[in-house]
Amino acid sequence: MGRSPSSITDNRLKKGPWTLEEDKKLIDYIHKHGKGSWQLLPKKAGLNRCGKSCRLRWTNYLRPDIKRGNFAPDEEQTIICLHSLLGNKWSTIASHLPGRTDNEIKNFWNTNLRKKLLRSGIDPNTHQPITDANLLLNLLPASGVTNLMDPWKYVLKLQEDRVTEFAKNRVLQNILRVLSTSPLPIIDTNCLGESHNPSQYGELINRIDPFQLLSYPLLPDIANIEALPEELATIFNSKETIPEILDNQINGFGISKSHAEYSLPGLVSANTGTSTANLMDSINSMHNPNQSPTSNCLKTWGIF
DNA sequence: AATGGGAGCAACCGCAGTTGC
DNA sequence: AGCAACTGCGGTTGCTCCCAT
Repeated sequence: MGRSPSSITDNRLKKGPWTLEEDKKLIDYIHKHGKGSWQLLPKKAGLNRCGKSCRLRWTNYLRPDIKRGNFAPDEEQTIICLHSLLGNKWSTIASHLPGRTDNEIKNFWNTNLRKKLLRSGIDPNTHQPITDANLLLNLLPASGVTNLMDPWKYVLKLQEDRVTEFAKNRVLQNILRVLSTSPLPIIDTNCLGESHNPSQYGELINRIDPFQLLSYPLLPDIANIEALPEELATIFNSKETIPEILDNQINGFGISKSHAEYSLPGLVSANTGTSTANLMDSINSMHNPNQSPTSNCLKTWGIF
């Protein structure tokens, strides 16, 4: 085990970017003789490279079955799903994406998908909502929010790609989650300033910390909630705690369960052992407006 | 036009696992 | 069983290009 003496770097061997001539030598050799031993290949092919460098160049770039170009939306979705299940197992993830290499997927994740998830308030490592308030504040500029006086712009910000569409649903569902399970969190006015602009929801906006909303998991099985804004105003003007209110009024929302009965799954649980197919089905259903209980509500509210 | 910073990506490094003697 | 050789993988680096100032 461990590194072999022969793999210790030889300074006489070339490093760095490959030239066209080197590529041609490697391709020609493999076409004629197959891959065989990577250790012996460079010498036989007339390349002043180590075997490892040749293998990497072939598998990541020169292989004829490599798919080039941008990742398709369904490929993005597959990567996110598989990453939530497998973590940084890039080679395993790559095995589910024909023509894509582990290196390419890893780069795409680090430069693109990871940032998308962060902008959406989702921790790319755990695939759960970010709960660290400092981290969320740091993400504001990346989310296009320049006015810290109105943090709702961050939470409710629209972005058109699938990842953020996913997060938007979460935000509204989390509002309902807050209503159903906990006393209202209060905005820290020292952090956010005193003059943030109340929206059409008046006191409601002033009394919920939108960052905290992101920390709750999804609330499933909500139906017929179009009338919720008015109901919310009533609730927030009352002196009852939210659990008490819900015990008394939740049927008025058309929600059939008591708040105590909600057992909420995470957005995408990391490393749960769930099959990829099930996970994909689950996420697809969330992307489908016909199956999303929040879609009509979002429009009715005029938020999204 | 110059330049500084960030994004994207190819390639390298080093560790761990596997194979074969 | 033990060791060296070989392979695979994930993290990291550094180069190039592009864009904003």
